[in-house]
Amino acid sequence: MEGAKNKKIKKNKQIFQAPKGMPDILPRDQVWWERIFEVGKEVSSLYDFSFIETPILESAGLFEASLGEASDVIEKQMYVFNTKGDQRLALRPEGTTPICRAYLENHMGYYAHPLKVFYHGPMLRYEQPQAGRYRQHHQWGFEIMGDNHPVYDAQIIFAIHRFLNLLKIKGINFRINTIGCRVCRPNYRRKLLEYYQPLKKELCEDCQRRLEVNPLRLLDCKNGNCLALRSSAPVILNHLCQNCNNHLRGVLEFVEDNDLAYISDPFLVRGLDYYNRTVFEIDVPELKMALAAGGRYDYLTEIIGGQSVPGVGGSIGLERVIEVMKQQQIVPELKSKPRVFFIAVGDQAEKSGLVLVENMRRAGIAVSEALGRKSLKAQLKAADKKGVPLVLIFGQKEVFEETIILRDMKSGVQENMLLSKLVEEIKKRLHPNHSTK
RNA sequence: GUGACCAUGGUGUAAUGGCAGCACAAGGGUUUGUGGAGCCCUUCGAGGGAGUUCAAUUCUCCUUGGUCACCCCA
Repeated sequence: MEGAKNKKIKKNKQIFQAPKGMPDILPRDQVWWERIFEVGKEVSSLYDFSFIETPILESAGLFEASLGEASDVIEKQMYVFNTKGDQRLALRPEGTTPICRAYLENHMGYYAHPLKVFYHGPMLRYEQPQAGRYRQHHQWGFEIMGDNHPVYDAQIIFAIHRFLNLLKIKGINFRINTIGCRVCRPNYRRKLLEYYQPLKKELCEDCQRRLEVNPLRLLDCKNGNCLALRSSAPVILNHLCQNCNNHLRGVLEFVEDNDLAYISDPFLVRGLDYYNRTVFEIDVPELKMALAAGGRYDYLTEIIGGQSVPGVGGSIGLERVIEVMKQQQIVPELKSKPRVFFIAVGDQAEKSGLVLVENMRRAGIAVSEALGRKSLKAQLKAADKKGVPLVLIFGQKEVFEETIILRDMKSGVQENMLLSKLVEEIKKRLHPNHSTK
């Protein structure tokens, strides 16, 4: 009767889905993630950055102070919730503020001058997902705190370039600007207002609003009319104080001396309130958005209630990096992939097989297998699919003789070897492939 | 927060108000201890909920997720 239908309805359990904008990172993307972590560690080591990791949760007030109450991130993009103990916490929307908090809290200024740290991990923003933008995304970042010399701005920039360069990303477009400091920015802001105020009616709706809230953002608008008006707008470079001017020149000289191509973009401004002086962005033709960005933040520690500690940093959007690599058809080699596949046939072999496998693993040899399958055929097939070049075959006869067959999958050549020499022999075979790197 | 489009096995797709078909992938077999090709077989599906209907994968609504643009951002 109604049995069939009811059963079907009961059977259809609700399946869980990942939250919006938070995709799973799957094994098929391992090559890219693995390569990114390799490169990240290499660059961090080359540039002498130390690892730091802060919690994914912070007091909501921390970000509200640092990013500015009126910023978009605070106004509508931050995940905020109350704990059972009635604390107001936020999932971190970015990585720099927590590091400044950690710097102050742990008195890190006493350990090293300047402090150079790197971090990586998820950042969370409640946004509408679209191409290259997620609610949870991962960043790799560098920060240098405790010194305001332009040589550190330059090193952040270099580290990020090296990072992208080692990943073989092409067509990098590096734009840099300064947004002045407490002394000169207010002046420029006034000049900007003086210029735009009479033109208000010609601006797009958003810019009319920006004019009230944050005139610097007018420069960011992509509306055709606003762009046209921008072309004769005052340029910040003409309104910098002496110190900011010197700083910018210093950074640019370092950049030029190291033959780094850049575009001086006087209209580059950034969305986060805490920046001063140097700001920069890196993009690539394949992506309509920034691949990496950063800047100087000399007032940030003060803003969150601590002593004044200058700093500069930048971060790289890892999902975007992978997107670009895929578009540029950059497929790194998977280094962690086993190069030996172990096959056992028959009860005896199956029993002692895992001991042999574990022995090899203990000796540092990565071993792949499909020991749950019975037939030699099925296991060889699995080895083939994995693309493993060396296969070990251990059957009844070999158990008895205390030998094992080594098969080269490419040539099909097989040879017998003594079990006692297994680890040593395999290491010898694998060694040539490793010494080339 | 605004707007547009989309949702069928693991993946890519087809047709349909009443049997959901194909390809690839996956697993097994093709005789006994040898992978890749061919052939054969098998497993697996309508995101969730409500409504219209004798009957819904198909029509309607809600929801969830995806994609894209705006806003903004890595």
